[in-house]
Amino acid sequence: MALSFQPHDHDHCMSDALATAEELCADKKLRLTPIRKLVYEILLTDHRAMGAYQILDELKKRGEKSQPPVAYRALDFLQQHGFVHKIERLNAFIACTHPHDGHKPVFLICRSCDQVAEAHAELSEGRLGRAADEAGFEIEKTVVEAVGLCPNCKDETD
Amino acid sequence: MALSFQPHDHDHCMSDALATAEELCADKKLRLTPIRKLVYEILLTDHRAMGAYQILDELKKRGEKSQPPVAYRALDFLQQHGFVHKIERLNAFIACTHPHDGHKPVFLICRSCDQVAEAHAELSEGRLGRAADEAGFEIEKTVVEAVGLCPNCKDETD
DNA sequence: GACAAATATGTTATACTATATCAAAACGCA
DNA sequence: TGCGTTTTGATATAGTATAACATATTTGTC
Repeated sequence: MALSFQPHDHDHCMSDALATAEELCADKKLRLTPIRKLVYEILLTDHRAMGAYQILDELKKRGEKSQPPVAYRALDFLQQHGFVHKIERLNAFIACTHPHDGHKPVFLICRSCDQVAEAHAELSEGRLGRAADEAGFEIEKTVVEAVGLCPNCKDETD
Repeated sequence: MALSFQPHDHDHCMSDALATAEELCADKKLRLTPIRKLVYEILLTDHRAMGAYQILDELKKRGEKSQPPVAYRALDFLQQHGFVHKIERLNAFIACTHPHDGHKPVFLICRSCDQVAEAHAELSEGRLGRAADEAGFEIEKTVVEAVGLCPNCKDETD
């Protein structure tokens, strides 16, 4: 249930995430190709939700002359294996802070500064799970996004 | 916590919803103009999530020669006052089955038949609320969408 | 009823998000 | 080396949403 509206050692957090990704991919025989890795790095660097076309711009800045499908394909791969999540509310993507199997992320989206924090909560085990059970619905994936004010922006409006 | 993967008396449900909307708007001095009402009717009729351009097509079928902003503006109004919800995951809109103030809807989206059921669960009071509290985050709105298989589709795949 | 202010609609253009399709290249393995 | 699979390149196009500005309608006030 940790998250990141707070400052932190970002270099460390980024190199950590990359190393973990490399390991995980090696283990599972997944191909973390240069483009996929680059997209992941871009998302890790900014550490905030980015639209696909923003990512595309970054790719171009770094010398790739990429078209939309390139970004979307990399994002698909990264999402599919849990390295990146999509924030539906923003049509944007964000690097996962804890890439590991079967986790159910929850996002806190600040409507003022657009920062997104990733929290973890097994919502499908609580009220949501109960509601689904009652309906005979089988949950495979959950999209949980809370919109509001982050601690920093909340203080400013006081 | 009721919902609607089950068949139900649809005529009744639709006229009920319309009547309630008229009342609520009268109470609050809101203007449920012909176009807004028509869009709401369209959503109530199909009783499923529709894209803005699908709605636009329906408007045209009914004699309006509407451009996108017309639909989006009506949808904005309806959302703002709780008559319609947006399903972020589908970029689609659905009529609220229980229009009243301050409710926190939760959606169960069938990935097979695209039916959407609306459930109610005060998620922000449970684990999600705790996660937000820990982060000092102030929740204003929640987007909760579970993707999976509805009872009907689940049976078919057995 | 006549007016001004506020609200809603009409219309055109355009921005933003995402995918289909097919060709070419790179990789993984027998 | 050769073959099937996966990934990338490239073009075109589909789908979603809003900006901006003109016109009309409603509301409240005198």
